[in-house]
Amino acid sequence: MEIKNKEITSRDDDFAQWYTDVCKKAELMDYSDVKGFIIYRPYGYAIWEEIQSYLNKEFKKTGHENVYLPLVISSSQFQKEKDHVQGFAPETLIATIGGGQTLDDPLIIRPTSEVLFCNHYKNIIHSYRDLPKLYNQWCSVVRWEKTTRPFLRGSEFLWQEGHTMHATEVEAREETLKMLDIYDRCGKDLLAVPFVKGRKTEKEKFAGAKETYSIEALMHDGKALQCGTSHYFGDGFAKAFGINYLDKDGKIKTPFQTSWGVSTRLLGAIIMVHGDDNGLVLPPYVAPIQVVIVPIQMAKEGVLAKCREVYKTLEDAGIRVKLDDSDHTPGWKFSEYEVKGVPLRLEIGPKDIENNHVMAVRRVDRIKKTIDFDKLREAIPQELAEIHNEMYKKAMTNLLNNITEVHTYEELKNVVNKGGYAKMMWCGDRECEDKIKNDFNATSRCMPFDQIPFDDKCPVCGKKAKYVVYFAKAY
RNA sequence: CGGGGCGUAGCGUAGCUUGGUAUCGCGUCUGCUUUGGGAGCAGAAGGCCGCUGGUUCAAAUCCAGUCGCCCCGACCA
Repeated sequence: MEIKNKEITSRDDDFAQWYTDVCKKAELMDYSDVKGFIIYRPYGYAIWEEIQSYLNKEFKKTGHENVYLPLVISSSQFQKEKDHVQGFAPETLIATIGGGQTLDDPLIIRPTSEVLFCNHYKNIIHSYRDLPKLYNQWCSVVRWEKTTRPFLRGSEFLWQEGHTMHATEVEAREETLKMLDIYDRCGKDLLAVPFVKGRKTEKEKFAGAKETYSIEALMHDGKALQCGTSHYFGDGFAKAFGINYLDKDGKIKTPFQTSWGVSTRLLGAIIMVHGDDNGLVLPPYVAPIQVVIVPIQMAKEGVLAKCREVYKTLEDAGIRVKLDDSDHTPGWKFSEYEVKGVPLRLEIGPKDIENNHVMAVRRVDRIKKTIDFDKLREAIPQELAEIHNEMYKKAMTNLLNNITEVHTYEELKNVVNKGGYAKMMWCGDRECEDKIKNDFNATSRCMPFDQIPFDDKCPVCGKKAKYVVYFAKAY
């Protein structure tokens, strides 16, 4: 029996509308009265809080400290690093009036905080003893985007940005890759989202960075989504901002810098990787509600009492559980929690109580099974683990099935137009990237760490190929 | 910035061509019956028809302007 939610547009009919429907119907967000600035509703914000909680643990384990820097940058400071300014200036929001007076030095609402961190680091780094500095901040940033979509591209979005300073280049490079790896693991262990990872091309790297690395996911419609980045800055910013320290050998030196971030865009990835025509499908470890208990024939003697007992058992086992004892009908609740993507639903009615078990239904595939009451404490965490693995496997299969090696320009065209990653040998020239962008609206996503050549010429220009690179249409 | 679409009750909408008491569904409230896939019946409340101006005896409807949102492009960390 196929049960289909009629309030959500089918993914195959209109993927963009499906996405918007899910964002709204699952109560993740709402639009505000200013374009591009969304309201993160409690259910959506709770997912972000789970991500924060996971990452904060990882950041702290690796020696990072959380800080908070100001919302605004003076425009004179903002001008200091040339590439950086050129990259961000077109999309800054600038405050020009304060207290009714025109400001002499207008204030830029941070689009990212490199400048603020550099100015601060200049003040607090003087000696080799002050290094490394491993700071992270959770905040929102503003970038004046022309096209906006919930979670994927907003004028304001929430993120974390790590900014670190190191005595040596080697240490800074290690940091860059270490943080990329943490993001990769976050995808695997928390979000059940697999990535391709690697280094960005010159064209696609961050404004002011020496090297940018990224993790890239594949959405259900075949488009790529950049989910996190980690940048190695070298000493460029440090020199521009005059950050230096006195080393053990008595010489004045310039430190090496990194920055790295993930944003609420990850919510978009979760939605578009796992969601289906009945709504959101949340991976268990990031789900604000992991298990929902739906009582059947609530008015019947003993039903609610049993539900509460099960609730208590699961709560004690550390599971995020909700008992919905509202007076909606069970059918309504089934739909509601499916739209919201709750990984596991437990149905408890008179028949179950008689048989001493609950009926458990998985969101991801609607597979039903009964679980004895006295086995719940062990069985539910195990079930959640299985769901997580199942979802990761499914997403991984989809990713691998949609990476295609291409040898000719025609093949490249077919792959990126169909959706998915075209794995290609590339000469390294900017012109070839521009041509692909111009012809197919696809961009280079990243160059994987495993550079195993499979052809010797670039399919765009025919010149000698130097790099393995992924191309795809991207959000 | 270009193309398209849309602003009517908390939400979703009909009505607009051809001006004349504002339609329907969901939700909300009350009561009873229900409850294993978005319950049924009966009753009730709820409207500056985005905003401003114009035409008219009369505007949700026609005209002009304006504000905003969504989608698709272009642009873009």
